[in-house]
Amino acid sequence: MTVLDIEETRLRAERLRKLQELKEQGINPYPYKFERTHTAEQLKNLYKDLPAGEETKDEVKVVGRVLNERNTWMFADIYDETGKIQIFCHKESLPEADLKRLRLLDKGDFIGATGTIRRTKQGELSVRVTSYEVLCKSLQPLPDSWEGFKDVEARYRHRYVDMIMNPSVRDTIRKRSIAVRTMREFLDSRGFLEIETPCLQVEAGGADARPFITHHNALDLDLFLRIATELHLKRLIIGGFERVYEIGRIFRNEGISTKHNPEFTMLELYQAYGDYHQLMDFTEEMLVNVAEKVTGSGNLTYQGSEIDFKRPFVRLSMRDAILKETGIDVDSISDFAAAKEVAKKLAVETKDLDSRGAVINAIFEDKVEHTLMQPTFIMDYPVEISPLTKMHREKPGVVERFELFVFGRELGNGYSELTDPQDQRARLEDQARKKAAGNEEAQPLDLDFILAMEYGMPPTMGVGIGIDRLVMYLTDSASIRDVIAFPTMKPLPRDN
RNA sequence: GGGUCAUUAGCUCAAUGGUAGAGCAGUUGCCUCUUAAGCAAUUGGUUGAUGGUUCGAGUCCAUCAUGACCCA
Repeated sequence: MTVLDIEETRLRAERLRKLQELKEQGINPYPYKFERTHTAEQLKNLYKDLPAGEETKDEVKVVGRVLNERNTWMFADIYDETGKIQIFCHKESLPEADLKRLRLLDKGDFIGATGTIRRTKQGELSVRVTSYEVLCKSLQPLPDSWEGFKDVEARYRHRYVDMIMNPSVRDTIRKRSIAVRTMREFLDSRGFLEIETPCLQVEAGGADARPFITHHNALDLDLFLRIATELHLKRLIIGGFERVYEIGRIFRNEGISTKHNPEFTMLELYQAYGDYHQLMDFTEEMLVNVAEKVTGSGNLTYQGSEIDFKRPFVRLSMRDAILKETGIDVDSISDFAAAKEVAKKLAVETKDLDSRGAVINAIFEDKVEHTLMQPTFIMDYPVEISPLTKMHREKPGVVERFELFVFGRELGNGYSELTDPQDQRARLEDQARKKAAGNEEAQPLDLDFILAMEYGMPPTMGVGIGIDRLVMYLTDSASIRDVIAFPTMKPLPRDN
C-alpha cells in the first residue's frame, strides 16, 4: 500500500525528465489559463448530425485530462467534467516540433487543444489539432485504464485517483450534491431558514451517542464535538424562528463500518405549531421529491431490492409492528423484569439495558427492524428512550415519536417536541442518572436548554434525516464510504 | 470486540517449501494508421513489517500494520 506515496519511482523519474525537457524548450508546464470554446458534451450535441468521414472548418478549443492515447499520440482521449473528446494529431496539421513534443506528454496530463472538428470514418467525433498547450504535467502514473483501479483501500485513501479512474464515483458525489440542493430548495420554498449552530459544545446532547472530545487551549477547556443539532435548533424556535433547519456535519465516536462513518451529515428541521402526524406528511413529501429529482422516479433499486419512494409510506406503531412479527403484545408487559423475561424467550440480548422501554426497543430492533424494506414509519416509542419527546396524547408509556425505516435501516427520526420544561428537566435528570451509572450514550443534563424552555417553547415538530444513508439508497451504494468524498481512514504508519 | 480472508512491478493478477513471472503501463526504434493498447525489441522486485522454523521461505509458524467480508 505504498503505491501512490511520493516515492522516487522509475515512472515518476521518467515524467520528471519530460517535465525538465519541456522547460528547456521554454514551455511552462504549469501555465495560468486556457480559454476553451466548448465542453466535450457541447461538441457532442452540436455536431451530433455530422456524418462519419466529414470534416468542418469550425475551429474550437477544448481542454481536459489525457486518459488514453493510441498510435503514439496520433489519437488521444481527453476528458473534461462533461465527458470525452478525441483529439487527432496528424503530421499534416501540426508543425513538426509540436508533433515531436507529443512524446513529452503522459497520460494524466492536462492539455488544451485548438483545432477543427471532424468525425472520423469510424464515427468518432474528433478535433484535428493545429496547436496545443500543456496545461499541467502530471508526475504520477495513473492505474491501468483497462483493468481499472480496484483495490478498495487504495481507492478510499486516494479518492482523487478513484474519481479520475471511476466515473461512477464522481456520479455518486454529484448526485449527493443534487440531493442536498433539492432538500434546501424544498425547505427554502416553504419558508425555512438554514441556520448554523455550534459544532463545539460544552455538553454534547440531543442524541444517544458517544462524543469526540477536543480541547480549547486559551480557555483551558475540554469541549465536545456535536452529536446532534437538536438542542440548538430548538433554542432558535424558542427565540422566535418558526421554521429552521440545518444540514450539518455530526460527529459520533463509534466504530467504522459500511453503515457508519465517524463524521456524517444530518438534516434536522423544526417547525413550530406542528405535531408528528403533520411531520410524517412533510417528511414523505420531501423525500419523495428528492428521490424523484435525483433518480428520475421514486422507484429505485437498492442492492437488488426494489424500493418505492412513493406516498404514502406505511405507518405502524411499534406495538403493532412487534405484535405482527412476534405475536407478542408489549402493552401487556408490566415492568422491567417482565420485559427482560419476554426478551429472554425471544433470545434478545438485554445486557446493558436499564428500563422496560429500552428492552421493548431492543426487541423491536432485533425482530422487526430488518423486515422493514419499504419506507415505513414506526410510531410511538417507549418514553424511557425518548427524553426529548412529548408524551403520547392518548397512549400511556409511549411518546409521539416516529422513526423512518428503509431497507431495514433507520433513515430518520422525528417527533412532537417536548415543550414542558419541568417534564424536560425530569427526563434529562433521569438520563444523567443513567450516564452516572455507566451508560455512556445517555444524554447529559443541559441546564441552559431547560432554562431556555422555561421561557416558553411553542408546540413544535422536528425531524432528523441521515443524508449519507439517503444518498446510499438513491445511488445504490453498498457502503457509506461511497457517498462520502473523503471517508475517514486510519492513517498508515509514517515510519517508512 | 470475535471469526474468515487479503496484502507480490505503476495497475490487474500468477507462482507444490527449490532460479520471483505474465498482461497492460514505461523506455527505445519503426509506423501517419485508431477504439481493449499499431508493430518490434526492452527495462522494471527489500513479495506490507519484524522475528522464527528450514540446507533453502512469496509459500510454513508467531507477532504487528492496514483493509475487506461476516458475526455481536
